[in-house]
Amino acid sequence: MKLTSKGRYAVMALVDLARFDNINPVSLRDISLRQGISLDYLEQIFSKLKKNKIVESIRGTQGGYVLSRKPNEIKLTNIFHAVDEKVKTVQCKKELKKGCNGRATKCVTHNLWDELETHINSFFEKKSLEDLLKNNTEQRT
Amino acid sequence: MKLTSKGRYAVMALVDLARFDNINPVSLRDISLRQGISLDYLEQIFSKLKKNKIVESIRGTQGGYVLSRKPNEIKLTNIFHAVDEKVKTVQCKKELKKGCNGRATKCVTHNLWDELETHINSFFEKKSLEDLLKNNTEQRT
DNA sequence: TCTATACTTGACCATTTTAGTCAGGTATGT
DNA sequence: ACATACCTGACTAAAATGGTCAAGTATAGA
Ligand code: FES
Ligand code: FES
Repeated sequence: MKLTSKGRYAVMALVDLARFDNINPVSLRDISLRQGISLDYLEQIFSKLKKNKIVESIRGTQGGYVLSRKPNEIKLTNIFHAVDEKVKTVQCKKELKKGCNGRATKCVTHNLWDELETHINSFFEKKSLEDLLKNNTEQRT
Repeated sequence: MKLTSKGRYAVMALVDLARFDNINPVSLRDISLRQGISLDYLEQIFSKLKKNKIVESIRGTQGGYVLSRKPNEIKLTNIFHAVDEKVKTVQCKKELKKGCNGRATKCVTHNLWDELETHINSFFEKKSLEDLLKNNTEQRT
């Protein structure tokens, strides 16, 4: 079970954005430099964040991105959903009512993985960008 | 974040084993048929489980595998550790005191992922094979 | 108006990981 | 002896990952 860097970078970038967008929009170039993330890769990520109304873009010189909601209204769930970082613990397709390998019944561990998925997602539903900002401020003092 | 089938199969197989090893050892062939998992793949998995003292093997005709501890003494953590199904949320190497991309400092989200890792692992530390057996019995009645 | 900045889009790709298969072997109960 | 079943290591097709690259478009400021 590992977190992909797309999800990790998305959150890193948004924390950075949230810290610096008080007055002016923040360019991906700045985020790229501060966080050490490839600019091209960031562009892919922000394209998705924009489609999912997490951020808004301002084009042209002095342009950049701005959060489209307040930090406390942006949960990790929203971010992960936007960049397709999904938690997948079961093997079976839920919509088909089949088990793991196309079998008729659910496998013996199906419920366990379902519980696990819920357990992990509850973490993402609790944490908001604001929580991360606080946390980061505390560290610096 | 997804669970690999190696981890999933290991748990499936051990639940199966726990249910049927009351008297005789259980052959991988039987597990393979009951759970629909490739026999060759199971052999790889059980080789690791054996090295980590989760199961013991009995060779020859009528042979098979047996749990080496009681079901309530085998946690998911033990199983996952045995088959190298590890939870990895941070990008940086913990032993090196460097950040995400070889940088000097930890990235802004490092603590978050650490928390997440702990959160997930706590699930695996709580659940034992015995819990899964109970759960499964309840379902059948 | 020209130009630099910065967002936008889509194709492309090397590497790594996953989820196995295959081909042999060895031990042992009957 | 022989069938069963564990044991070992090499191998591999396919998918996912973690990006890069190229070619735009929009806009602020000189
Ligand atoms: S995970 Fe759903 S049936 Fe196996
Ligand atoms: S995850 Fe540890 S520094 Fe980024």
